[in-house]
Amino acid sequence: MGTTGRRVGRPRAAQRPDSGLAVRDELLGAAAELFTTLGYAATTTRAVAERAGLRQATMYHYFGGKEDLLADLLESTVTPSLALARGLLADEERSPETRLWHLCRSDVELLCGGPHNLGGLYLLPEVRAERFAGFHRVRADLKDAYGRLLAATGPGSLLDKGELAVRTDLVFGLIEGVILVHRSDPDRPVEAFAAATADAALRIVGVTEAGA
Amino acid sequence: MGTTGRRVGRPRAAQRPDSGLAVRDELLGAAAELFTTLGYAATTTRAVAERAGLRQATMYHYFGGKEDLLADLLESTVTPSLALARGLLADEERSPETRLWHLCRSDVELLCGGPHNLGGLYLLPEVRAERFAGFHRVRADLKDAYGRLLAATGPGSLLDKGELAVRTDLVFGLIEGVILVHRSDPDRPVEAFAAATADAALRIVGVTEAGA
DNA sequence: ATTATCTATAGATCTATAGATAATGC
DNA sequence: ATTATCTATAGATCTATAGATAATGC
Repeated sequence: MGTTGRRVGRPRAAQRPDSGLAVRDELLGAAAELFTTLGYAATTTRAVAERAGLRQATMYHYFGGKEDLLADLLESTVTPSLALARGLLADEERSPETRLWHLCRSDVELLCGGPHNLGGLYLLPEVRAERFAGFHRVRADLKDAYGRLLAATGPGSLLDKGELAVRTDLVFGLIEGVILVHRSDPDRPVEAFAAATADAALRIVGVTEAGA
Repeated sequence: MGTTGRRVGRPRAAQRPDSGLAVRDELLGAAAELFTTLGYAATTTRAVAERAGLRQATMYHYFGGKEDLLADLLESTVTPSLALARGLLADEERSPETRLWHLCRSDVELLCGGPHNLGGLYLLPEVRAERFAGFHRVRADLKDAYGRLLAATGPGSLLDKGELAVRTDLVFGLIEGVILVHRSDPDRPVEAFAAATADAALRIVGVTEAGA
């Protein structure tokens, strides 16, 4: 019957209602919001900590530094996409066209949905650093899944290797480009837009009649 | 018969061969390279100035600060695109399909060509700031030109207003998304990729046979 | 006299660490 | 005793300004 809020450790200087989230997750959420709006370099450790209700130095109890926050966020956004893609690759029931369509739609929903504009993390220039190789590996695997599904479609099976690679890049570019569209107009209803983007992806591949 | 290099003013501390460019343009070039690789916030005024062969404080003789550099660069990248789009809108000789194709191809070449990855400037989170309203206005005009050309195409003329807006966003998103593709693979030959992207844009619009 | 540059620096950060403190748990 | 937090701060920046300097121009 412990009254909530009775926790071990020195009490916080600025008390706030308990969100129920783990402190680590509150820090990640604060970082996501600040990184996507202000940028990574412009976000201070103080801003992250205080948005999470802590003093600056306390952040170091949970993360080694700013870089760890970004690495964590990046991997957590791309990993669910890859899991879905793997599931779809293994699904022999449905046509490659249908599966590719679903992958596109889900990824758009993932990139544009959610409380903060998570996709915006992909746009940060810092993301290219070697430090985030883990993210890049997962992203490359995801792109590979796109390529396999695309090659299995009707029009895809007619393309040579080079042309297939270009179309994969274009489809993948369309999906990631959606982040920029979303950034200019964050209030657009995501669901319909995700479906329209998936339709467009299939048209890029060369599928004439798109259907779920 | 003045020997080059004999200029008014105190000599530079670090002498370098004369590039022939105006100092202002050297500063802009240095800023473009650093902003696109390191990001805006992570680029110091010292780094910009020294890459241009000057000491930090001397930059303030040419620009009011970092923001002015970015504002200048942003407008200088989008203005030529808009000029081209206006020319194509007025060109009654060629079909809307052909003109849209050319616009897409040229924009991809503009975004991905050039010495530094100029398109990368669009990805910077700082770009959204009110300070860069000039850039946003020009960009909105450019997108409007895309929308008009798209509406004039065969498939475009069959779409209702909402559907037209979505396709415009998707085509525009594909073109800007190319920046991300280019960032992952900067060595790809731009010319062929630009043409392939323009083909893909027309497929998104619904044009079945793409031709220049 | 004018100009383009320099050196020096005040003031404002920001990160990361050291070490104190105020809870609970046993 | 353990834990989560705090306060304080050293050291390292970074920006923007003040004012000196070393050329050319007249």
